[in-house]
Amino acid sequence: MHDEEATTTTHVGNVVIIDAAELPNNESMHNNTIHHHHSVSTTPPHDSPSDMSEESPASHHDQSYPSATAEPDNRHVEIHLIASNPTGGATPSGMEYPVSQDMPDTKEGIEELCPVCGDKVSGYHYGLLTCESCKGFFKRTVQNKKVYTCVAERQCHIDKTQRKRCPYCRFQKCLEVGMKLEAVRADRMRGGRNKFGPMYKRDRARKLQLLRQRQLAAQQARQQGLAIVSDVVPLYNSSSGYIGQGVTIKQEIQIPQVSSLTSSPDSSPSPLAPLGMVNGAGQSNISLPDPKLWATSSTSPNSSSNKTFAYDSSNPPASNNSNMASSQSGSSTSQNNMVSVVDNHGSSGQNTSSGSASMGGKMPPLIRDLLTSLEDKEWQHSLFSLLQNQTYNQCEVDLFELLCKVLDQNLFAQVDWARNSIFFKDLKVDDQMKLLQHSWSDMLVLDHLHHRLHSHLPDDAPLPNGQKFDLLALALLGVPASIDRFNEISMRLQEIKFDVADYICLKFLLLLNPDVKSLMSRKHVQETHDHVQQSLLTYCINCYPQVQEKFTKLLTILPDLRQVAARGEDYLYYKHINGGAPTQTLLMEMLHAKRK
DNA sequence: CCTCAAGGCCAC
DNA sequence: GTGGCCTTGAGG
Repeated sequence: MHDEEATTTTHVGNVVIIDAAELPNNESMHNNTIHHHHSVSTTPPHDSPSDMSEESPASHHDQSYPSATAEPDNRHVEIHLIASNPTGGATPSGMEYPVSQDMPDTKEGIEELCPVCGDKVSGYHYGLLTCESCKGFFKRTVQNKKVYTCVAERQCHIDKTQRKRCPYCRFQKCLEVGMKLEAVRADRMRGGRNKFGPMYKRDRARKLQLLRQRQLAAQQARQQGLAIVSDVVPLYNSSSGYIGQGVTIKQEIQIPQVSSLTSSPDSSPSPLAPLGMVNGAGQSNISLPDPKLWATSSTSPNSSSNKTFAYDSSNPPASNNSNMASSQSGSSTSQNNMVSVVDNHGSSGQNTSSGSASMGGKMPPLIRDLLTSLEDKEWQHSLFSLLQNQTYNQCEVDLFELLCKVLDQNLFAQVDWARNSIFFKDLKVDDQMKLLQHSWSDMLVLDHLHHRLHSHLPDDAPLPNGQKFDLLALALLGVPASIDRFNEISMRLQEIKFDVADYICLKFLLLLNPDVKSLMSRKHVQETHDHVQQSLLTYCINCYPQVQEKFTKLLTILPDLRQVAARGEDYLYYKHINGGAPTQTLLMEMLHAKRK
């Protein structure tokens, strides 16, 4: 019996994959560890004269295995949104599709394009639906321990016609879309089934279900003489075929590199931010996020020029072409909320009292300043982009892992926000780190409270692959038991008419905590903290005279909020220690830093 | 039995 | 090296 299940160590070229198996669902998670060995293995020498009978005279050659970190870094995830034709055609009137049956219609609905090159899919191969050629390519690469290199920028576009040009990028993309190294058998045994079988089956079932929903919807639409609903549907909701044919969304998802990893020679070049990270090298006592990462994450809010570690990436103009995403993410609500608040005190006296009280023009100037740092739109947009990207074309993803990724992104955005925000940005980097380490989780919870109360988030986000992601889990940092406390806080906030100004003040209060140990500019932090607090008080009194004790109540919420956050941190840390959470993330780095 | 994903084969 | 087609064999 060859053991697929027990796959523990596989050698792939200069890379050893240890127990990369990670079954989706509840099965215990193994750590996807990939060690890079820098031995030169079966690397073909340079330039074989007879090349791949294709253009590209200087074709690409071998040398370094794509950095197949478990958390792909520097990834360009490409999403091909296929117009699944809701062809008015033959929807069998019945609703029951026996899962096993091969209705032609069914087949068609499932039909997809290869996530690597866009060619026709021939079945499940190494973890997901791919075409025959990418299957073969992946197999050859892994079996023969091929090591390629890219002569360009490691971001060659891979499609059906160009897939032969750059094997490096092709293989990279194979990994990106989720092809599984461990599905290639070390012993080369033929036939049989492997552990992915059940996953394929579930995936089929889900796809069928989605298809059925889609057909049903199309049918209803037809009956009601409506146009196809496509553009009303949230971007991540794949249950409706949508988005024009061949539309390609290209989005960078870049998982931050972390200090401990910088050894990897081919980790992205990182143009250090203007702030000479002097203390970076000399950082002694605690393990802090990589200064490089720290620095680049904030070079400037919108300038995540492709090469940096910029993690979020989803938002800025730099993020190429996510036009449709931005046009659809229903995030305008929250944005408007904020704008209306600010506007009330600007000039365009448009008095939309969207939840926030009609504050008779008495908002302290400080709060007005603070409000300018809000980025709600980006928040939602990047959340949904990430969810979409992480699950598109995946049979099944581990939802906890996804939770960590989202939190990680939130955290990154958080750091970015802080590093660009008033007061904080003027602090010494050292102090910044200390403050953030102390408050990040509190602020995350607060953010989620704010978003829940002011942006009407749904509880669940349907993922492209049919799974559901529990958005509330984000707010609870993964701890279901915190739900009661969270709801209670939420209610209390609603009662006192918690608005965006309150939110931003609380956030700064959490961030600028003068009690954090050994701050160099403790006094300054203290003063600023008090200033914000004072402004909040003034604001409450001026703008919410009808809300009894608003200010006090706001402040008394903080300890409870901190408790939820602390619980979350403990939980995440525990999961992490037990190998249940993705490693090498800013999130985990922060968790560690605090506990040292 | 059949299915279908894994490996193998070989003309190109 | 590529990729279309073939063979294999556990699981249903």
